[in-house]
Amino acid sequence: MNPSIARVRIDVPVRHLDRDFDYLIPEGMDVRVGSRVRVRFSGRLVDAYVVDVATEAEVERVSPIQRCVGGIPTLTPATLALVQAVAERYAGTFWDVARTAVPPRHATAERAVVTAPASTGTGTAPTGAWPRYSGGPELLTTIASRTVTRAVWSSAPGTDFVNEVVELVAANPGGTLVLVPDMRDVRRVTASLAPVVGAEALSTLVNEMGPQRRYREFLRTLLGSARVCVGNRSAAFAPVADLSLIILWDDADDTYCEPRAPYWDTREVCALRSHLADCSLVVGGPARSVVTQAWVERGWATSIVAAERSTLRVRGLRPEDAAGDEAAASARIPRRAWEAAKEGLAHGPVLVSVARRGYIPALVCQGCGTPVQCSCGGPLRMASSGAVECRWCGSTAPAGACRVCGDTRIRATSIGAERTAEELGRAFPGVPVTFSQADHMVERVTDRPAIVVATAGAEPIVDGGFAAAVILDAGSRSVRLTQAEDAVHRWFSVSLRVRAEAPVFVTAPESDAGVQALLRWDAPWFASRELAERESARLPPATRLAAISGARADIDAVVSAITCTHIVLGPVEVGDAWRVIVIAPRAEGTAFTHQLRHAAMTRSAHRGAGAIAIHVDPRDIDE
DNA sequence: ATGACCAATTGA
DNA sequence: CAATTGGTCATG
Repeated sequence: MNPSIARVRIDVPVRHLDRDFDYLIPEGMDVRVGSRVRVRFSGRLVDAYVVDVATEAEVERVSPIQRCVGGIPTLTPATLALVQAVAERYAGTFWDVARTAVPPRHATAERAVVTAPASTGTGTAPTGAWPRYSGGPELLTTIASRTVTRAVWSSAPGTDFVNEVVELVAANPGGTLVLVPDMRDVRRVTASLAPVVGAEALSTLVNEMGPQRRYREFLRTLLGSARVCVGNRSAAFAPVADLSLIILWDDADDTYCEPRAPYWDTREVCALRSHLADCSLVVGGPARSVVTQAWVERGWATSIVAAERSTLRVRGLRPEDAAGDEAAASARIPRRAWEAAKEGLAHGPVLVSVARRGYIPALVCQGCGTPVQCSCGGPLRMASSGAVECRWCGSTAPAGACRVCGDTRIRATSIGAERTAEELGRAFPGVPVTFSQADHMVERVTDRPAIVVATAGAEPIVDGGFAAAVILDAGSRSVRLTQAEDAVHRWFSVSLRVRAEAPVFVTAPESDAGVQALLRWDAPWFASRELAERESARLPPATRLAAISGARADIDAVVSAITCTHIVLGPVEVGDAWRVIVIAPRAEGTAFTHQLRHAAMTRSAHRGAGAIAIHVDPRDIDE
């Protein structure tokens, strides 16, 4: 007998209705798991997805499905499982995840795609990128044999990730998903892949697309006419047919964090998907993120690094540099940095990397300039009264001696990147100065001498590479959870854009572990040290952390329902709401997020309960 | 959320 | 005693 009951999830903005409801499938209506439907719920018409079918309803009275939207079930069983896993992992709702996993239907696009013939196209496979890595050729063999593997790679000096990606895609016999941070990378990867796999076999899924094009590309992916999908953040859910490999480039990039609830992270979505779909996952980056290093150290992924040494002439601040150079000790540019820039300008463009625009307020140690932290690991703020307070736990008597130099004095400072860069530009009259930043990115520059000032992640590309790089604000640390990791990530990203044997000047002490990592071109070593620090500070990825904000009564109700091992920091007042941070051991992570989700559902059913926001494992705890 | 429903509260 | 308000409950 045909199933006549559909179990659906409805799109309503209340947490406690995030459960199955049974509806009758009317005679002749083609409704399957994954179908998008319209149902009457509590008197009104709402959107829903069919998540299961059955022959018998769980309740006596079931109302019929009103309408089936579109001819094709768009939420495939694999994506459905992923959506549910992500909702569970981030203590979020099914629909908050499903909304980004499946783009809105577009009838015109549907008609065009369903009638178009499928195509196959294969060109010649390129070679040469992976032999530069130890374990590289073996990775290609593993991928080619369709053996499931998880690997993380740190770029070899002077390489362009596009080549590594193209070779992996060419080697993979099944469907491939390629995720990159931004549109520029999507264009570059697509342009290089088109001659290899054929333009017809490629689909592009990016957030910035219009509804029609986006739905068309989604359907081409779903129906298997495109066997390779290239996209950014939310393409992590793309229903690639016969998926056997996910490639994630530059997982440390912040654009991989979904800005809307439940604030999932593409890197984590990929890990879940690789597990659920039993497909390979290869994550690459200029350096090594602490999270992927944790994967390696846990034995879940293998580490792939450069087989060769870097020939870059990396130079940091040395104690002797300060002598006779007052600028080195202040916020201005040290003499050695000018020299590196000058040397580079004789041969080509010079990349000047700045942390970010504007001025960043921070509290630092008076002795050595290291940002001060609370004993709980949180950032400190100075109130207008001059009192120092922790932004995480609210403690007003934090700090103690600086963990670097032992000094107990604190000073407030601000970091001005832009002015320093302009100063550098003025110092070389007649040399053109270009600015590149995230919202106004310069994609490519010529190889003529120029000063190119770029913020993190917005470094332009030059054929042949930059003739030198100067990394400013390297010593300045933000209050971010991942500050040290971010800084080193920027140094490696910049260094990747520089020609062999060219000078790279970093405005951080050469004794600094990050500079040592850059000198030795050993990002995993640095990530491993950072991971050890996170472990002792009980921070992710060593633990599972949830930042919960809302009204105090709502927060209290949710936090008091947690029964697994946990610690609570706060609450602290953030704007007109309150926030607590709850940390649980990683081993109890599943129970922790499950309890959080359950508690939030229960609370939401109460009269007078307000909305609460739950951020699980945020990359940063914002103000 | 939103409407249904029951109960305690208030007004003529 | 009816109208009003406030809280609980279910929504298929």
